Amino acid sequence: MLHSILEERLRAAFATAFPDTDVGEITVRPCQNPKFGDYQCISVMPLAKKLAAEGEKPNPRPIATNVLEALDVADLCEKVEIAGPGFINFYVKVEGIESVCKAAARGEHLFFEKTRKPRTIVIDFSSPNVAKSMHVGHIRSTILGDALSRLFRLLGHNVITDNHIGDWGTQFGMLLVGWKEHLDQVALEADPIPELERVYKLVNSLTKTDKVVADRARDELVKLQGGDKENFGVWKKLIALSETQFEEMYARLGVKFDHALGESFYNEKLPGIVEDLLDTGIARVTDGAIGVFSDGNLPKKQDPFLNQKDGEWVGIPALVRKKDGGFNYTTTDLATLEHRNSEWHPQEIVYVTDDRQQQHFQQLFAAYLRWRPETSAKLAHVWFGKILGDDRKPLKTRDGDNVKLKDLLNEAEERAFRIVDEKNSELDEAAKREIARIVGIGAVKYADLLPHRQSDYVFDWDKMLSFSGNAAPYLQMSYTRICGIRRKTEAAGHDASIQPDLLKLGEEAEIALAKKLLGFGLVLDAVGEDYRPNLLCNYLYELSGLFSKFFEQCPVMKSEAAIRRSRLVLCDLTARVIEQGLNILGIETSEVM
RNA sequence: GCUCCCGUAGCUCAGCUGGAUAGAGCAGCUGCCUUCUAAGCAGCUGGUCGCAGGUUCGAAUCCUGCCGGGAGCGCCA
Repeated sequence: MLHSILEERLRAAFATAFPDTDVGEITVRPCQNPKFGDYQCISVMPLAKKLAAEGEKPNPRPIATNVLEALDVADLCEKVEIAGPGFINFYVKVEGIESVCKAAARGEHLFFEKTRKPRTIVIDFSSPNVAKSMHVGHIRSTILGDALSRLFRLLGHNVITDNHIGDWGTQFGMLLVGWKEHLDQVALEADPIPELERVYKLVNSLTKTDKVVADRARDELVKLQGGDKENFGVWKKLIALSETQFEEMYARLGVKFDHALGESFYNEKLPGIVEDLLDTGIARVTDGAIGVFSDGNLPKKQDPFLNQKDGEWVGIPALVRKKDGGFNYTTTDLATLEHRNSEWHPQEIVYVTDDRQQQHFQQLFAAYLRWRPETSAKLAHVWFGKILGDDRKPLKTRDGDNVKLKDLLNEAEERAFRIVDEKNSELDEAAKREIARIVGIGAVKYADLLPHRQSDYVFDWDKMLSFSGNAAPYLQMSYTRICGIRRKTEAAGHDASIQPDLLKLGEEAEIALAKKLLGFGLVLDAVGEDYRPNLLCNYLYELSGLFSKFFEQCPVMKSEAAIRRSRLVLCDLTARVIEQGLNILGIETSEVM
């Protein structure tokens, strides 16, 4: 890739001119302002600071001059300039861009390189609960986690996705009472999850006022935990009903998991873990419960097991066993980490959850590293913000319930259908439905991935489906337009096959588009580095914008043969990058819209 | 009280981790369809980057202190 070649050459030049420098700190990156060239190096200024003698003013420009004398990039660049306080600006030759594009057109790459150091990466995301509807709270985790999984796989890593389903816990006591005493069989058969939610809510509210019901729920839970045959059977049934729902949702979202090891998978391991933590002194008894406390090895401010209240530092333990003998989610999560490490030996384990769990994961990781100090895997909590409604409060239905994922996806497709129907009424019903599906689901996903993952965002149908501006349909349409060009060119009797060597960049819009294509790989690396797909969204939007300009200014079909063949190559590359980029985001494309 | 996050155009948000003159979309005006999908393109208008200091060649970005908003803080997950 052009960028990495320039970087290598520049590093070599630095090594020649200043043998003591750490060339790893020398980087080349695309210019944000085309006025200063195509690529730039800003590393000379900080370097000059280091090289300057004590008390002496750093002087970057002479350093840059010396480096340029040792640099040979005449084959790739029109010129290389030193500018401002010590920027090195590269103006690349069009032939250099063309040659990278031709290689891509020949199928040698798609403007990115697979990693040279493949890692095994476990990604934990989605985590819905049994007997409950998937809702807005699962959207970001599911969509973000899936996008990251797709990216890391594409970059050549060994990705293991694991859905940590909530299939165990106190709620099953109430569900069992509900199942046995309040279930409406007809409703259950018609649509099981809402009926399960109904009886759960019913029993839950009864327990608040009726001690008898509360005791029954506890008894049923104890029986389940004790392996009671009947309750175990009901529990299995609840899981099976829920799995049907999960599969339906994941199929609509195009999300797949390698594993779905729920909380219950780790049940038997929990007592042993708590004993181990007690034996090693990592955990101790507190008010009848058992918890992991601070070991005092961190500064108080950074210690996840401490908090300041009224001027005094108090311990915030991560409880691993409740007073009543039940286990907490920290215990399950420790068991999960242990299993993932021993089973899969990953270099990295990624948790995709909401921002409220930051403290939990800090405690979890700290506790685990104390328990298993030999751990070498990178433990990452990739957290994200809330989805808000118009009122800027967490998105809810009018009744104050969570918005169900199913309803949300239905509405997305329905709204998309109305637009497709209006814009493209001549298509048959099935085609319109399919386009509406791709557009509707794509719009929801893109709206979720576009903001910085850590910020809250306001859910806005009109915005995500407005079909103008930075939204999925605009990107999908760019792809569709390219398909249209290819189709019409062929229909007009021209040869629309791709001949890589016929690529010749002339117009400004062509060169700008091609340059943007070259930046694809850098963006993918940046997304992986910080787990931030929004960088890819921005890139694809800019790429589509440059394509639109090209589309306006550079006719393909009506140009003379040589130009037509060249532009077809550029179109094809653009379509492939958009398709690949959207694919990473889990968004489909359509040849017709 | 403590920890984390946020505060950028009228609105919704980016801003590549310290780079050159802070960018989009929406909203509001102005042009462009007998021409590959106008679901588009070109242009105009719009900014004390919450406030005040500091660090340096250079700050929306880093450090400190305020102001304002959100989340979390012992047996839920």
